Amino acid sequence: MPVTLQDVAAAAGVSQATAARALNNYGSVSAGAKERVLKAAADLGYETNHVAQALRSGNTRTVNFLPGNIGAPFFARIAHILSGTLEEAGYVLAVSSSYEQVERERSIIESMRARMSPGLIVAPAHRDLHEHLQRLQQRGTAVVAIDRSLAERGIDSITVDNYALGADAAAHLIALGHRTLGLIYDSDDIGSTPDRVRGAAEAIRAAGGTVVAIQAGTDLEMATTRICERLALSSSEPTALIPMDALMTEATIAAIRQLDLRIRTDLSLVAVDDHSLARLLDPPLTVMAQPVDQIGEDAARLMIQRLEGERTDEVVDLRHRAELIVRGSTALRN
Amino acid sequence: MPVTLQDVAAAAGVSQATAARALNNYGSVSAGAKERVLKAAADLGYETNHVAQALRSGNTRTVNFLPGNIGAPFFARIAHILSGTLEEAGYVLAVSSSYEQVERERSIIESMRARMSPGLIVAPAHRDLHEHLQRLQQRGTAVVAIDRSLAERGIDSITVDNYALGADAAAHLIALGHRTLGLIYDSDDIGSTPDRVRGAAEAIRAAGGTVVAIQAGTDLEMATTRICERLALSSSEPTALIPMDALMTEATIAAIRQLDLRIRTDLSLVAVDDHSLARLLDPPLTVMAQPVDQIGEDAARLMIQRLEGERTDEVVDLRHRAELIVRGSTALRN
DNA sequence: CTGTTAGCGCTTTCAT
DNA sequence: ATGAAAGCGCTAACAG
Repeated sequence: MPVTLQDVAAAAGVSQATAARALNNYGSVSAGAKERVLKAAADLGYETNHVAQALRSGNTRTVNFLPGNIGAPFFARIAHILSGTLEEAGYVLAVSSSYEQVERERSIIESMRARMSPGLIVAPAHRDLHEHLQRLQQRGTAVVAIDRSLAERGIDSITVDNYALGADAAAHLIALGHRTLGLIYDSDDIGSTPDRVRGAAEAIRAAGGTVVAIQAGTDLEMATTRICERLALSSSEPTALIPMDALMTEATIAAIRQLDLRIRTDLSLVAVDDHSLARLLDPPLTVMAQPVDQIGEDAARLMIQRLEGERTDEVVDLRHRAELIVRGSTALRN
Repeated sequence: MPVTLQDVAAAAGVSQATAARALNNYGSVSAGAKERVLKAAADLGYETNHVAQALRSGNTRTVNFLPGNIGAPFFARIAHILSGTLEEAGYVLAVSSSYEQVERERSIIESMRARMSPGLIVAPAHRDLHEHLQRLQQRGTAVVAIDRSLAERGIDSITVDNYALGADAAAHLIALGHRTLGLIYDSDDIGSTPDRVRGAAEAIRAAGGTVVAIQAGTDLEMATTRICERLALSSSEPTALIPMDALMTEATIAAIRQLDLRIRTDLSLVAVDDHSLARLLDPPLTVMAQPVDQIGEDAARLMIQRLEGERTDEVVDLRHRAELIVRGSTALRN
């Protein structure tokens, strides 16, 4: 039913080969032939069949995006940028959530291979389990990691410098006179938080301050309870807090409220990740904002360059700096 | 280089046809042959080539999702559900943002056709310009609309009842004794807001109340300014406000703060769309929560049924009810 | 500059 | 139950 290249060629009175050359302008075609082909294609309403093209040429022009959860704001915004940039270059973006499970990551990668996807942009589910990603790359798929660097493993990576993020957050508080800082994180070995914690802790110690580490777990309610306990019991009470991700920020604010303390007056707070509502909290949150759009843009561009063979140099390891946005939740220590 | 069906067939000492039958269990294959084929496939590490399969069978098992902006929380969460549910059924989800522009919607639909995608889940960019969607459906692609119903145009739709949403929000406020309600929205003819505004307005009038319509525009700052003006000048001051989407909520809260008024005490507020931070605002926001996951789940299931031919009945028009979650931003009129 | 010829890897009649 | 053969629609050598 659909119009094929063959139909166009017949209508234009040329061979399929010539029609293909005219349509995709490569090789050489006489002006006359080209014109007739283009006209025939337009008249018949011809549309390239990308599937046939892909099978024959071995290139599906589809890039996969595999974050932990495509529904999370950080990854969703990246997906938006990725799809826009890739589309301009003629690629399509396919997405899945890995749920931070290596097993799912693996199975999705298999299905990618079956679908001949030439590129994968992934937020690796695990720091150490990445042989499947390396193997994928060795077999010829372009792989770009975001959020967690795998550059040491030979995989292009676009991340934010989480160590610096932690250090910068701490430095801000230290500059305000705080000396005992509470670092609030879910668990010891998940995602980007360990680096953030290390960065903050070292900055605090270097300034002669005291680190109060609060490992609160990954569940909102439990985390709130734990933070409450620690805040209430602590003999060396922190005067400032750094919750290391969005969930911890929620738990921390909830805890502060339960204890009837006030942000800024009783406790300074630097959160991670900006958010439209962060500005509307009372007081508005001082945050470390990750350059989300930048990461998406870079990842897409790098991917395109790798796929087009415009770039064949060593593995790229871009670390962006998070930006401190000072608003109202941090104040001089009183 | 990659292992093909041919290799497997050869290794198992059968024809390609038999190998295919064994691998995809259809037709009839003797137990012995089947076993040998399966073993050969496993030994050689055979993986189906979906592209070839798609070209030959005409089914790519790829569903496209085309929201206004995949980076927006509402759509991102839906994407997450969609990809999970579709994957279980062996489909892949491809996404793009239409930027609410019909033109982009059209061009993406073309590229879908070229890629032989059998299904589209779309948040229509426009209420009236939808012939391209109808045409797509007529040509055999399964189309499901979300967020805005196109059921009258013959396209399956899963939406929330925005009229009821507006009415329910207003009813809550009316029950609290409010009589003059401010309805805050960006513009007259964008997305789901007109229905919400109508629903709220009619509920208010039916209760003998007064509607203060505040059309604030689509830009956050400008909207804030306009809301400030209207709130300050209005001779018949509203005692409660309903901002009709997330952006309007932000603008409204900013405006209230600028005017040094207090939510709940001076003005009651019902926002649309729940949000983890809504609970952390002071006071926590009373909201109309849309059943996001439900919509995603329904859209995916319906799409699968249509694609598998398990459902061939009339056009589906599912309207979910948004849920009122009462928190602290609404109070009895004083 | 253009046509012919082979397939890409798979499914699907149609015989056997 | 199985095999042979014919493509799906396109690209890419290779001739001419």
